[in-house]
Amino acid sequence: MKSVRTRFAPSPTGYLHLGGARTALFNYLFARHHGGSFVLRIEDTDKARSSQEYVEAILDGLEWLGLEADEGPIFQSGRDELYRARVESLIESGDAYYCFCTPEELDAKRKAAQAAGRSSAYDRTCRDLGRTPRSGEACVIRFRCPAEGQTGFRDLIRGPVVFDNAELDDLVLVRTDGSPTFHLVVVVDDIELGITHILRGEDHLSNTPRQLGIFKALGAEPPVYGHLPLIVGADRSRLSKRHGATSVGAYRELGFVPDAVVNYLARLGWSHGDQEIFSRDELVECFDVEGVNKSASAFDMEKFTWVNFEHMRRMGDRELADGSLPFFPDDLRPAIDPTRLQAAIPLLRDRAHSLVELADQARTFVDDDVRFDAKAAARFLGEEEQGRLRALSDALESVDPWETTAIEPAFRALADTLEVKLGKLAQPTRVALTGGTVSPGIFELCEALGKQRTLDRLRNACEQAAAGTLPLAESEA
RNA sequence: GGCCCCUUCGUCUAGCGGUCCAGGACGUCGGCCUCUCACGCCGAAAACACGGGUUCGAGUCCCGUAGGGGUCACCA
Repeated sequence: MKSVRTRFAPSPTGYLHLGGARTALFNYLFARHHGGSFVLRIEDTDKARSSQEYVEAILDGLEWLGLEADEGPIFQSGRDELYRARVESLIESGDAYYCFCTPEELDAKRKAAQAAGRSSAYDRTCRDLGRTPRSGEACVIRFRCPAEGQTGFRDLIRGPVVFDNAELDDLVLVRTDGSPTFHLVVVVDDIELGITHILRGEDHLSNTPRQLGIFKALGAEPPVYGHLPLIVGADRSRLSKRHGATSVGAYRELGFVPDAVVNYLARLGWSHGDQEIFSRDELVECFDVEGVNKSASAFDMEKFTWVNFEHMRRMGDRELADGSLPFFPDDLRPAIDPTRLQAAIPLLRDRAHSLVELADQARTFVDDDVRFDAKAAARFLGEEEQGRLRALSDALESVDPWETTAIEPAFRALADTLEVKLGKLAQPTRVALTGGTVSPGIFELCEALGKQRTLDRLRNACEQAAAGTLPLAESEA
């Protein structure tokens, strides 16, 4: 058996979206699982709609996801000779012909056909003209599609699929301007690159019999196809802008980590028993077209967020610290001490569902400019609390070593002495240290902050609260 | 509209004729834990689209119906 070769062939007419990313992923996994190779091909035959910007966006997206290709990117724009040679052989064998119908004529015929309820397929006016163009005469080249019989194939995911050839169209292979179209270049390149398996979106299902015809006319053995169910929005319609973010880059900016995106996308339309969380290696190990579903799957932000959370908690401190760095405010980032940030990660890991949240929660650990939430200060930094906090800072003064095991007893002893519940001490402390009412455990917080910072913040907050000069956080817009 | 594809809890899914009065996960709702918020733990509600067959027996096979989706370009 030939070794497996798959490909991902996006057209650079937009950013890498979730559907494309999943198609790339499945081809990647299939190739890796079978020890084969994965080729990246850029389908930029539509010069008007393709752009370098999108090429780079797609390349970036794939790199970020870690879906590196073994070959490519191969750009179709540089391979005209290849396509021309194949078309000539098709003309020669009679499998392709010149068509002189103008776009206006075709358009009119289509409309008339639709109005009359007939098939709007090309009426094959020029099919048997047997004419070659006079010099300078405008024409396209069409594929001579078998008019009778059936074209069927065994889909890797759907099983046997059959189309009546009568339903197929004599599609255009070469445009008036001499440029090759999608159907032609796809087939030629899949032959040239020796592609053995193609996993693509279900929207290509009806293209497959047409392309199979071209393979046959070219005397080439076609690859095996598998058509993936589409990803749809919560309303079950095709995923689009109105469903919110659809580009991979958007999720990167939302603080999703690549492994989580890969995991979630893999599980959308594919499963392996009851397992939900997969590492990259596990995916390569377990991936199998048997596990691919047939029906469209709805993108669910809630579950995606949970998957991200699960991956984040499996990441190392260093990795998370580095990953969260881009999500701090620009003016703060240069001042961040990596060691302090990293020390905060263990306290935050089970609290953040995204890198954005992580950076937000880590801020108080790396930024000594504490800003107070007005409501929190009003409620927890009154005179009574200030007294307790002064007593606390005195008590903490003698704590040694500065570890939770020593800090906690100090808190509890003071609470006993003051005859208050721990909460009456802990919550004001939290506000004094962080400016807000939400944070990791208070003892861990103190330890991570260090003795000096803890005492400084405690005393500062008391002074400022007493003087009515607490710097307030800007209220949420 | 023609053709093609699809149909298990709100969502992702397990199930490949009996072990399914349908299992897991997200989400939701209770509860526990608790210095706040999380995490964790325990528990609950929640689905085989419908109708015919085949079979001793169907979520699982077949055929219809309904619903959803895709596609019908000199776009890919």
